[in-house]
Amino acid sequence: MKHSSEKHLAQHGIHPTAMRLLVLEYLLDNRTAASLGQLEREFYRSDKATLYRTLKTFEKKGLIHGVNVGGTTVYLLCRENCSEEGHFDVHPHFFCTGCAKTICLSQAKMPRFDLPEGFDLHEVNLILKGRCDECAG
Amino acid sequence: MKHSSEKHLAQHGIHPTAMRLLVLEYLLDNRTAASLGQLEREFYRSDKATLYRTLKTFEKKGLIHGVNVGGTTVYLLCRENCSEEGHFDVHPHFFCTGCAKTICLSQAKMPRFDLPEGFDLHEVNLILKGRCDECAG
DNA sequence: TTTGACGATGCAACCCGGTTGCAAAGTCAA
DNA sequence: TTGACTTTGCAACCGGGTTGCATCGTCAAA
Ligand SMILES: [Mn+2]
Ligand SMILES: [Mn+2]
Ligand SMILES: [Zn+2]
Ligand SMILES: [Zn+2]
Repeated sequence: MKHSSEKHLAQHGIHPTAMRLLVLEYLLDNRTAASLGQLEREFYRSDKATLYRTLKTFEKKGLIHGVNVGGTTVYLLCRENCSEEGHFDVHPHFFCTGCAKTICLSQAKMPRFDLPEGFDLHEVNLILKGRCDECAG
Repeated sequence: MKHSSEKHLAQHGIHPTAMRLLVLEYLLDNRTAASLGQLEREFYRSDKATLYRTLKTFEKKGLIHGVNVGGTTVYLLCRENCSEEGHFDVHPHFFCTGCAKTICLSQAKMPRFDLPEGFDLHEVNLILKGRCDECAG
């Protein structure tokens, strides 16, 4: 359904090129996080730099957000009204050590934190690691 | 106070070499996290691989624990009875984007998390980012 | 229709943190 | 003194990420 992903890009002010549509549709289909490396493997005829810039563009425009999972960054579709102005879908992420998939825990509440006096909090990075329902048991 | 750091190493079953004592004392003095890169700069006449193995040995023996802060790993002294058996001083860490220092938030309680049914939690990684009291204001 | 500006792409090279193989040097006890 | 075992130094490597630069495609002004 190319038309809907074109709209998706347009809504975030991203010019819809072939590559961008492919990457977006890949993210939409898989419903799981993707790293630059995964995209390289998936779109092996494309170039690493192009994929890299595609991700960076998507992220800047508020279409996806990156999560650093022990060394590599994976990217997930934003769930709220993220835009160039900023990302507002702050939530924990779960990384399965079995299948290496990362999923958003959108429903989980981000806990409050008490910092020492004078400290200024800008960002919270919360990664839970373990095994997903398919890999556990 | 070389004698006390020698004991410190001995308590964790680590043979006290010159390099190990230097690294441990550096960690004790600075009371802040150190990355491999920082150690390389501090002990520029030593070798990267040696420092790397020193950190790995310390970590395995429960003397320090590593925290991944956006791409690089920093190491901090353990606060509890960590040993080869495992690390038990699980707590959030604060990374200051001003001075790039990482500190343990030992006093902060690790929050509980509700995972979806069937998920198995092994590890929680919680990094707060912002500005410390010296860099804020 | 031609031209030129501008953004997107491909390619190659680079950076940097981390990691490993291997040989040399050190330690220590038989 | 010898030999086993550990620690160190050096060099090379790895993988993820990033950038400079030339080329290509698109589109609108001339
Ligand atoms: Mn977002
Ligand atoms: Mn510990
Ligand atoms: Zn899994
Ligand atoms: Zn600071």
